[in-house]
Parts: sequence; C-alpha cells; structure tokens
Amino acid sequence: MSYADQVLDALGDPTRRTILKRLRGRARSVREIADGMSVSRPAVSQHLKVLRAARLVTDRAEGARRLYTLDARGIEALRAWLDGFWEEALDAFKDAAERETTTRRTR
Amino acid sequence: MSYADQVLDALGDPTRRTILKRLRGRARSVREIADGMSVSRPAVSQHLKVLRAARLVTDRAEGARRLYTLDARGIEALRAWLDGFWEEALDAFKDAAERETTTRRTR
DNA sequence: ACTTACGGTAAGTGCTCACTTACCGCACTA
DNA sequence: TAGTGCGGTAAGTGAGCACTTACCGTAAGT
Repeated sequence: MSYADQVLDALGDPTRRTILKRLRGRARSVREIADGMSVSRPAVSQHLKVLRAARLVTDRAEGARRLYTLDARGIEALRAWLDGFWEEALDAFKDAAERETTTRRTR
Repeated sequence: MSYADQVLDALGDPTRRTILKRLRGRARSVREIADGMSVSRPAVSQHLKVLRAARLVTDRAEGARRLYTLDARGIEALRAWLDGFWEEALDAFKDAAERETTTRRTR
C-alpha cells in the first residue's frame, strides 16, 4: 500500500473532509475545529491523527494549544496519483489501439 | 453531500482502487476483473455499482457479458475538487495575510 | 501551589459496510 | 429446449472503525 492510498483512505471519511474544509485559510486549534461540528473533541483529535499521518495537516504547539494547518504535501501527492493514474490509463489505451491497428494490417 | 464527496467515498476503498487499476487500458468483464483478485465475483459486482454511481466507470452490454471501462467524468470531478479546494485555501490564506498587514499598519 | 483550559489517549460500544453464499434471470450454443 | 456461462441481487455475517466517556499530563494564569 503506497502513500497515495493512505491519502485516499484519509479523504474517504466525510468528517475528515469537513475538518480539512475548516482549516482552509487559517490555522485552528482542536477546540476551534470541533466547535460547531457534530462530533466530540476527542473524535476530532483522532481524525487529526489520521490526517497528520497522511500529511494532509501539520501541527505546531502554541502554548497549551496546538494549531493545525493544511499541509500541501498530501494534496500534491493526491494530484500526482491522479495524473499518474490517468496517464497510465491513456497510455495503455493507446497501446491497445495500436495493437488493434497492427492486427488489422496483418490480417 | 456533493458529487465530489461521492467520488472520494468511492475511492476510499482499497478494493475499489484495485478494480480501477485493473481497468486501465482495456475494458474488462466482471469475471476478468474478479479473476486474480482476493474477493469473490459478487463482491466485485457490488463495488462496480458504487464506482458506476460515482461515474468512475461505465458499462456496456456485450452479449451475455458486461464490459466495464474507466469513466473520465469521475476523475475530472476529483481534479476539479482538488483544484477548487486548494485555490480556496490559498485565497483565504492570502486574505488572512492581507488583513494581518492592515492590522499592523493601523496599529 | 491551586486552578483552569487544552488536547492526546485508553477503553468500550455500536453501526456501517465489505464480504460471503445462494439464487435468480438472461444471452448464446448444441 | 436443454445446457452453459454470465452477472446482478437478496440475505446474512463479521470486522473494522467512527464514535463516546473517562482520565491523564501539560502549559499558563492567579
């Protein structure tokens, strides 16, 4: 299982996606993120752990608080996966088309 | 829940991702997809249903068989979500920075 | 030192969901 | 029209995982 899989697994949860949305723009503490959400603060903490492991967020200590920010690395990894996947698909498709043409010629 | 969420939920499962990988290049029947995988054919069928709903695959009948192909719409939707998300994040970040500068000026 | 706010983690629970087997209808062939 | 292969779906099961509450250590304020 590659790193891209880890990112996609992390993005596979709706709650984690809303957390990410709430981090657009400014860094937020865990409580700031949890306030206004339908789940408890520990739940958010656990999700943040997954997001951090997938490098979708980073955290830094600020006194007793802990500020979370979006991490570009996860997003870039996803884009790379996307591009790579699609490129491979097109390549394989093109190869198949060429093989098809060759078959017709030698028929 | 938007369409992009549907795509991300669909991509959140490892088995569904391997199905997509197996569809790169050429169309395959359900049995072709299932052969060589660690799950049963009905399991693959159920996953294909989710992937079709997310417009990540399309299917067409070919006699008694049913051929599945990658669908670009799901991939493009994901890319659009990615770009939109990141752009919004950067915009909000820039706004915050500008507000910060203004605060400093008026201090 | 006492208090208060923060947030990570342990422990337990419930539900979603990815799987299985069984069964069905359908398309083609002999 | 009997037989074969295909694949969708119903029904049931098991496990993972997203939650909860409870507890703990830490940092700053009074």
